[in-house]
This record gives sequence, structure tokens and C-alpha cells, in this order.
Amino acid sequence: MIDFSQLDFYARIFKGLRLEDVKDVMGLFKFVHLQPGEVFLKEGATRKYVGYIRKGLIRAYTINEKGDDITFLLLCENQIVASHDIILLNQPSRFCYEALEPTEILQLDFPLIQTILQRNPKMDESRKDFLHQMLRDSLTHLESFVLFSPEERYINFVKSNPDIVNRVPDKYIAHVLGITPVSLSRIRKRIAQRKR
Amino acid sequence: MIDFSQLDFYARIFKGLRLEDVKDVMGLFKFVHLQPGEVFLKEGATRKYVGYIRKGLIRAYTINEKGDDITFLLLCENQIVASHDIILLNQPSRFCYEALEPTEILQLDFPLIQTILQRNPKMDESRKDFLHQMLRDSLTHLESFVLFSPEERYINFVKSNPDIVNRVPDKYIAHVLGITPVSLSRIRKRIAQRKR
DNA sequence: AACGGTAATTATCTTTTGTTAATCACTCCG
DNA sequence: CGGAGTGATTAACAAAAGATAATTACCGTT
Repeated sequence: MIDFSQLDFYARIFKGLRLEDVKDVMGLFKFVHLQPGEVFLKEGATRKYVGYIRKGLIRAYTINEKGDDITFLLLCENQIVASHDIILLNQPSRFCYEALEPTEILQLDFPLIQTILQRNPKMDESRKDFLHQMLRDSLTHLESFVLFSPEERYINFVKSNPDIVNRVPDKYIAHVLGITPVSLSRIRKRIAQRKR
Repeated sequence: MIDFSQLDFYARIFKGLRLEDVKDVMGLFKFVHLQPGEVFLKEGATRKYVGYIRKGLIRAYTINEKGDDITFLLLCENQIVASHDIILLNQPSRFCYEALEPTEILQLDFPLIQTILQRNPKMDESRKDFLHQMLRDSLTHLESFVLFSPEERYINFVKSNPDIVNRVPDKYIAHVLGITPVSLSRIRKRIAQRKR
């Protein structure tokens, strides 16, 4: 029995993938289902897994030397979840990637599909697109730290991610913006007062 | 007359490039020499140039609505200089990329070499490496904003970029760290006092 | 309805940063 | 030698953020 929604999904991710390659490709991927609180990658992990979030929301966090839980990234639908420690820095992940919602991830073993990607020009194109997307997100985020104040960052964040704002606790958003939850609460208050 | 140092340079950048392809490839690239103050890309530019810095140092900056000159990035040897606005966001560059030292850049027209890159698996590998490098730098920088205080960011920056610190004015470094030059000066003073 | 757990807000105080302007240090150039 | 220009430091004040703790709000469970 063919799962059309799944086929459709592959077609969208790997634009131009030929029908005869679908069988090979599907065997290399795995759908992972996570409940809130379950983790995709835990701290210290070294396996080169890369995931594409089909549904749900992932929080990347670390516990710093003071013992505080600091959220580094919030990732949701159509975004790539991967440990940059493992993939880009060749070291155990300092971050833990946990689901905040029921989450469905297309998981792939990075070194395993490496050759397949290169053999398949169209798929390598998709890989390039994902890298571009991640670099774009990362630079835009970085830009906000250099160009804007915490308050401006929050306003921009709400504007750019209206959905996420209503899906996760403010305390996680605060750390992503580089401030404390207490400070974010004050910022929200200031904005609200100014609106009247 | 063959310029061996140039060949060597190409070989290093495009690992695995076949000798018979060198001729084609070299025609697509151009060495650009910039004096301090000269710009690689100016604000408003739309041409999809990508550069590989062989020697020198580039500062990416923008003038914000208050009229302040804000440095976003400092790029030097073996790094890629490209406008993420133009390449990743398909919009005119909001940033200006100027040389702070006599700088030598290998410039390529991105759309033009696109097909060559894809046809040449090994070169596409280099492209992937560069994207990884940029993503790595970007995420590491981003991380420092989420995990560390301005003072810690400065200490880390000096540790990771001892060379750059002595090559550019502090005021540029301050903005890259997301603070004002005045604040950086105070941070430096605090650190110096603590050392005694 | 009472309880426990968690998130958000508020309060208080300390520390740091932003802002603006003045001063100091240094270099280049006439 | 002197002056212009630039970058770094310092000063003084206002504004914002961090830290800690108390309070409030909300939710699901019993």
C-alpha cells in the first residue's frame, strides 16, 4: 500500500528525485516520532544524525556551568535539526535537542547518505538548499544581535515568528534573544504600556 | 609563463580539480586587488559576486537609521566574502564590504560558475566545504550571544582571533560583539584591573 | 474545591550598558 | 613644529539588564 502523503513529502524535500530512486532513498531514512519531552539528540551524542522536521517543534538547549538551562534554538516545521557540534565541529554535542510538541522528524544518517547525495545531482541540490536555508536563518539571527536592542529583537521575533510565539513558553524565547526571562517580561510590559 | 603560486592556490581551494579543467576554471575567476578603504561590494549592489580572501581583511558594515556605522562582520584570509542579502535573500545588499588592508580576493560570478560547480563533483565538494565553514562560523558567533556576556564574548574573541585583534580598531570589534566602543573600553579596563 | 507544579510578573537592588561629551594619545602632513 | 583627524579612554548621567526572591496566574489532578 503506497502512502501518497509520504511520497508527496519526499518529492517536496528532494525536488527532482526520480521515481526509480525513491525506493533506494526511502530505505535510508527513518521517521522518528517524539512526544513532548522526548529528545532527538542528547548532550554528548556523536552519531551524525540530521533531521527534517515535518511536524512539531524542537528546542536545542544546554546546561551551562552555573547550572542554568539555556535555550539556543527553536526549530519547527520544514527546518533542519542537526547538532553543529557533531556535523560541523566533529565533537560531541554540547546541546540537547528535545521536542516541545508531538514531533515527526525525517531522520537520516549523514555519512550514510553522503555518497547517495553526491551521486544524485538533484538531491545534492536539495542539500545545498538546506545549507543555504540554515545559513540564511543563522545570519539573520546574528544580524539581529549586532544591529538591534533586546526590545527590537523581541519585536522582530514576534513579527517573523508569530506562530512560535504562541507555541512555546516565553522563557525559551528570552534565551534565544540573548536575555533573561525576567528581562523579557519587562520588555513586554514596556511595549504594552506604550501601545496605550 | 605559468604562475605556480596561483596554481597552488587553486589546487588548495578546489581540492581534486583536474588539470585539464584548470584552464576553464581560471577564466571564470578574477583576482581583485583592493587598497584600504576600497570596497568589494557597496550597499545596494545586486551582482552575485562571491569572493575568497587570499590576503587582507574585509569589514562588512551598514549605516543604520540613526546614521551610525555598524560593523557586522570582519573577514580575513581563507574566508568567503559574500553578501547574504544578495546570495541568500535575493535583495540588494544592505551592507557594504570594504577592505581595511591591502586585500587580494579571488572573485567569482556566482550564477556563472553554478553549472560548472555542479558538473564538477570535486568542485561542488569545495562549495559544500565553504558553506559548512560559513555555517560553522555563523553558529559559533551566534552561540556566543546566547551563552555569554559581552565581557565573556570579548575574552573569547581575543582567544579565537588573536591576529584580528591587532589588525583592526577596537570600535569595529565592539560592534561585532554587539556592544558600543565605549562599553568595550570599560570591559578592557575591568579585565586589566582584575589581572593585577 | 484544594493542591501542586510551572510559568509569568513584579519588586528590589546591583551591575552593566547606552549616550553624550570631554579629554587624551597618536599619526600624518603641511 | 603645530594642527587636523582619528581612535581610545574617561566622566557623568539615564536607561536597561542581571540576580534573587516573592507574588500572581494558570493548569491539570485528585
